[in-house]
Amino acid sequence: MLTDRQKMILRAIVRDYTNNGMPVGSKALVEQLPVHVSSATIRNEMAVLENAGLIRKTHSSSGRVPSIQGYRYYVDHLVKPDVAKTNDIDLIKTSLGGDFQKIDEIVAQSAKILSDLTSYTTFTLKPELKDSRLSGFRLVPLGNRQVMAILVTDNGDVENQTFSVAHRVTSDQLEAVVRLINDQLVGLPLKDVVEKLKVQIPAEISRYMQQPEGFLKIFGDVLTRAAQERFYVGGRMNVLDFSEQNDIESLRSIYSLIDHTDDFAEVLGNPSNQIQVKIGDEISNNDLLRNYSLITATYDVDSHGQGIIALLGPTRMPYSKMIGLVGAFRNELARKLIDYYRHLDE
Amino acid sequence: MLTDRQKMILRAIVRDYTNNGMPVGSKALVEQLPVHVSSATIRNEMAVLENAGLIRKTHSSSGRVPSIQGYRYYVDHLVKPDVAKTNDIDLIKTSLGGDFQKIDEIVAQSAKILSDLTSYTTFTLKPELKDSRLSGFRLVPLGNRQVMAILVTDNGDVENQTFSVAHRVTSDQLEAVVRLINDQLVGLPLKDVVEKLKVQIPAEISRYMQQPEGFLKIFGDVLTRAAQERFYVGGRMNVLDFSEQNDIESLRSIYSLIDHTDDFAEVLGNPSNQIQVKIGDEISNNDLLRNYSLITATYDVDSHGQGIIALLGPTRMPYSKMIGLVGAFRNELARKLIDYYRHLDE
DNA sequence: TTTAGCACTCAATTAGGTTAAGTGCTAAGA
DNA sequence: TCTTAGCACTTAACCTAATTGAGTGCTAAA
Repeated sequence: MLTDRQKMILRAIVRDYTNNGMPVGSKALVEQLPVHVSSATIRNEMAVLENAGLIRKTHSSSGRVPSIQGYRYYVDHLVKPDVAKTNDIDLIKTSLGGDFQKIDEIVAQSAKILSDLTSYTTFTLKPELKDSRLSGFRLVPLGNRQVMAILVTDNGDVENQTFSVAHRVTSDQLEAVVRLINDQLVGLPLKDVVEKLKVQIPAEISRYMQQPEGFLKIFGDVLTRAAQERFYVGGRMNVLDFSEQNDIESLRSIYSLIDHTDDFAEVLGNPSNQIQVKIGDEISNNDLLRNYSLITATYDVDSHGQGIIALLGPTRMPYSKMIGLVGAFRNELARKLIDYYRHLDE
Repeated sequence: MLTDRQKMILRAIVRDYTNNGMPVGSKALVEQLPVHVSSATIRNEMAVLENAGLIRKTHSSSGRVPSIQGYRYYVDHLVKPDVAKTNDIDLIKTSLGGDFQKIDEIVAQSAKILSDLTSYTTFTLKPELKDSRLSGFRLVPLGNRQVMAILVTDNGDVENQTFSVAHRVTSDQLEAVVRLINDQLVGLPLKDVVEKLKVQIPAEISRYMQQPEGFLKIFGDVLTRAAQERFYVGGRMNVLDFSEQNDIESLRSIYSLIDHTDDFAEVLGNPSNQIQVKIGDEISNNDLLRNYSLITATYDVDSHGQGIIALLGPTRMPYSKMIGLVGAFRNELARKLIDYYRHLDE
């Protein structure tokens, strides 16, 4: 258990280090702390904090930097989220104020805004789709032999894909297929649709088509895409600024992690509480992200589920500011989306 | 005018330097050249080449590296494109052999393959669309108030966008609009469509709709997107490997150049001959790309126009190998696309 | 025209010395 | 028991000088 003074010192060390990036010494602390003690006293306290594993030295006679556990303690017990600047809130409001045609546009734009605001790399997921249901399916002949398949969910999400059909397929056949799917599958959760697609449907569809495999594959693809959790990335290149740039190889790995959708969707995970901070190897068990922190926040869109926004920066980020920003952003985004759905449903 | 021996030396310097990245000295040259002269003789010849501006020293007593002009001379007069390895050709054939649903998929995949093959960053443009014509337009109601607009060109390109319409718009009205557009605009080159969209159409459309502005904007957006030259990028992150990595700031600029579609489409330009090499500031007049070279190649898809593939690497790239690869790739891609169109048209 | 020989240049590395920031410890004071 | 002044010690960072090695240009002779 730390004394109040020790907490104050730890807080000061984290603050100073996240601002200046240089190990913090006892003298510097004496000057910025409101207590009147000597540097020797601070040194004694620092020794205690070091024994507790909360701070460490970079070499035997250096100042101290927070350890992972130190950041952890700071974030869990000491940090006070900043109230976002009205400037920033205005910027968020303006950027989200535009006239969007799709949820995806809003969510993608969100990643961009948040990365501009923070100078870090950001991720956004739209409200989760796991329980969304199929609400419509269309096949639109485009001339030649091209057909567009369109799938709509009750969340307002739209997925589409064009494909070519065999010459002999008539538009009557296409309509029959559409009717079949709409009759049998609309209203079902997407995962049930995936299930039925494997057994029941192929049999029925073959009444109307000789070789339904190609078509079923397309439908499956669109379905998979609609059911897949995808996230948008903002400020990709910001990693360049805050990574310890010496190591090109690890930069590459980080990018490949980010771009390999499934893996990183896992990392973003399903945060339980509203704003959560993962530090260093808490993010994922490989130590690629040892010097990074991830702030994750959920946002609620009433009956339309819960989305995620996240922010990847260096472990030595100004947590209070960033947590404040993420919090403010989350609120604005939720408001915007609730508004969007309201307009759509009315 | 260079003597044969001077040409041989220049070629050897470029080859050695592009392979090893270190300035080439007279002794090293003596060892690898098939002529039996002393290093002093080579030095004399090197002095001639230096006076001609074809090679330069990095400091007063260093070996030589090719100058921009040296590379230029090498590429124009000395390089012999390698015959691509059968390995690589097989890889290209396999990767392009899949079952693609859209041209865009093929062209995007091409960028990826070529970047894997070369370890550089690559760009691909599909056969140019400037003269393509509108061949169809659809509006598909998706339920709620969402509608998908679909535009098809006679090149087989499909663009689509979903948008929301005002409550009171009926499907009769939508159909009237679709009929109007198909009657009036199908068969026209896209740029004429853009033109008519500004004057004639708004008047006519207002017979069916009270406030056509929103709708016209959507149609305009889709149209613009269909008419826009977009390119695909492969191996973005490869820049990390071959840029002189010290300079994060210039890395950022390069990425922002690449991602800012219009600017870079300009850079890719309209190469006149089939394979063209731009070196250093020949690429663009800012000196961001001073240490880069761009190999551009066109590919012909018969009546469906001409596309571009390009490859961005360091000035000190192995030109003979890369030119060979680009040439081979261009042929395979052209073949694939001709095949694709043939299937579509038949 | 070619070549051996030689003085010269410069980047890269190594070694040694200095400085400044910071620590831990001790012993004395409150 | 807590705090503090004082001091010896450690280390990274910086600077300087010396050494090495690859390579050059030039000269004079073959």
